[in-house]
Amino acid sequence: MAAYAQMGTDLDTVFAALADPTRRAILSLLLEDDMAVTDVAEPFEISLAAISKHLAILTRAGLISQEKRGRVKWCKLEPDALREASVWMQGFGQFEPVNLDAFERFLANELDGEETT
Amino acid sequence: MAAYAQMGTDLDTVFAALADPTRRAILSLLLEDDMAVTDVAEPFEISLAAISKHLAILTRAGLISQEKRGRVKWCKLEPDALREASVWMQGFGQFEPVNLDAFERFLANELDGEETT
DNA sequence: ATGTCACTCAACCAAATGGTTGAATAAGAC
DNA sequence: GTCTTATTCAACCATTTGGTTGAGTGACAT
Repeated sequence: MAAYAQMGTDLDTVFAALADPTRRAILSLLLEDDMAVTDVAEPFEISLAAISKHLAILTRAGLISQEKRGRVKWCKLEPDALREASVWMQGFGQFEPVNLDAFERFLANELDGEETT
Repeated sequence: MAAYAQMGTDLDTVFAALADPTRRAILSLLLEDDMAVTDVAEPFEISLAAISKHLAILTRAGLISQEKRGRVKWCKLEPDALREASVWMQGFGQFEPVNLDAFERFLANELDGEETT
């Protein structure tokens, strides 16, 4: 009987953005360095337009920012946007503080950026 | 030119599950106690069938488990499933270790479970 | 000025999502 | 056995999502 009026918070957009493997891979790329849209797109098999859409979604979620310098648009990781979501998640568990090692293993696994030849 | 063959990892399902406000609210409910499906559904305005679907999604994501005892199916939070995702996220930032206070404020905000009268 | 490079827009498509209702199943209660 | 409670299933619907292609725009190169 309670209201539970659920407005769409930032968490909606952030988690939705993170739910796509391509977008997570993009974030991983940007973890290394800022990149132009074309360069972000290069490792993927999908069209540039599709990547452009993914980047728009990441931007709307605040996970990256895009700045146009000349004719190239630079994409930059904005890790602050994750803080809110991270805080939310940590409330559900007694997770070990950081465990960067596990994260490294994870990236190696998910990125899977080896040449297949 | 690299492959970037992206298999759907657990992260896909976990983040997708977390992207819905109803499902996050369900998790918050279960944070307090294990509950039967009907009781989970009670605070929401949507149909029981809809809640049942949400619970199935949360189960597939491993975020909760469901055990049928008699004719009622008990739902139990499984916070371990969040660990993987939490680790992934923390790799993207220098987030403060836990900050439970911020989380409390968050819950208060998102749950919004007050009677509106 | 003409071309080319970097990127987005628009229209379209198939599949997935979140919801509905009504019937089906399964277990207790009487 | 019959009724009711707990939950899911099935069919359906509207909207969103992730992708495509082809045309459009804006900035640099020659």
